[in-house]
Amino acid sequence: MPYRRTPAVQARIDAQRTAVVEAGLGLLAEHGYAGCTMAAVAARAGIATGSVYRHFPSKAELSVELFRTVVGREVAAVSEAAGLAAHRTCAERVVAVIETFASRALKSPRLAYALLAEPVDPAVDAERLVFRRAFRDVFASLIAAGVESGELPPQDARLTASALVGAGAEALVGPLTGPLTEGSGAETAGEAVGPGTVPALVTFTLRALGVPDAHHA
Amino acid sequence: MPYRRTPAVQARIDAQRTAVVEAGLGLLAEHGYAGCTMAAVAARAGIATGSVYRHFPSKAELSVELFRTVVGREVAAVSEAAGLAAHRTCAERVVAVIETFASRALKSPRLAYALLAEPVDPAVDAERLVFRRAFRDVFASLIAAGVESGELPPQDARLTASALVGAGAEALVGPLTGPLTEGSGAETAGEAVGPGTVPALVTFTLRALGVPDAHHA
DNA sequence: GTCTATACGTCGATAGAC
DNA sequence: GTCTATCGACGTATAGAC
Repeated sequence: MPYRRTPAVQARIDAQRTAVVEAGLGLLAEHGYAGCTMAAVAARAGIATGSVYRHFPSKAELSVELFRTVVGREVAAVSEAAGLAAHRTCAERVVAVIETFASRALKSPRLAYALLAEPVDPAVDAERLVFRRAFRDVFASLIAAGVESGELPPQDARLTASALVGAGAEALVGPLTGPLTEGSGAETAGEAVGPGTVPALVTFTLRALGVPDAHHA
Repeated sequence: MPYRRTPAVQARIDAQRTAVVEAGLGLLAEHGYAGCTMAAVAARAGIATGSVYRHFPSKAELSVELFRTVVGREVAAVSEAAGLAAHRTCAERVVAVIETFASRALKSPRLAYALLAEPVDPAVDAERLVFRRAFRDVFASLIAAGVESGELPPQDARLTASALVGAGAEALVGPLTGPLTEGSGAETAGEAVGPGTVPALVTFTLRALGVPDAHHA
């Protein structure tokens, strides 16, 4: 008779895995990947260090899972923002995406820096490339629609989209790297970090898109 | 009498170190960091694998040295381009930098991808951040001058500069990742990869800067 | 699940400089 | 004779194939 995992045991294992991920997410938000040592994650999850390897074969895989989880939330938030602005112009939908992305990043600076630029592991780097392509495609379809309708001047939608993704990410890294004051309460005060960053980025975006009246400074 | 390294021996050691770096640069340009295994570098340099560790304590340190060497060349090329355009408008100087950077990247796609985006090692990632800040500062001073003189509309020069750095890098990653055809001869044919990429990027840049007449498409 | 291949980093041995 | 630079094979870890 082979060993069979009972539902109760399986549930406990699943709960433990969830606890590991939750612990990792918490540490990631507070101290970035630098704080996500296997020992720290295990301690916060209330298990032994070695037990983490029951769920993830390596630190790199855990890092990737945390990355995908958090960035998945951001994709959802951004998609929702684009959806809510569906009745507006293409440029305004792009702006809605940028504003949502940037303001959320600035509210969680340490987390945003970890996702955008913190040197971590080649596996996470590879995942960054994947998600950047995804964001690019979102922008590209919006821009292509704008060009199609004549709202935006003719342009290579993919290239503009790529450039906007890179611009948004890089523009945020600056304000994010300066104040790595983790307990500054910026997460709850809203917009305490880099005042004026979002409007400036919006202006940049509108101009780059070639919107005729870019008077949003 | 303690052992003293004679000049002849020292010269031989220095030459060997140079050979290692040269071998690494060649492999980097042909196959990216993926081709820069310690064994391959040693073989091309004509020494034993273990001897590489006489000059570099780890692969990461060698990777960083290669990165700094190549990017240093790019910084020099870009600086020269900015200098040659010193008599022109600020926007044109920014464009000169972008054009130089982008066209050089497109002529050596594999190398450019390795420097810009290839997942490698956290140490190289950290170096990327350093050099991006350097490029940002170059743009920032040009833009600040343009705003000062009234050539460009009022804006946060640092933020625009960061955004342009990110935009340029990200816009190139796309065209670079597709054709990783290394022996395609694109290095000598000039501009065989991503036709139209540079003009499109220039248009994007001019619009983003807020140049009044951005009719350069 | 096993087995092979690849690659980093180390080590004892050797040849040669001092 | 002593110390050192170099070699190349080995240990270990990991990823992929079968």
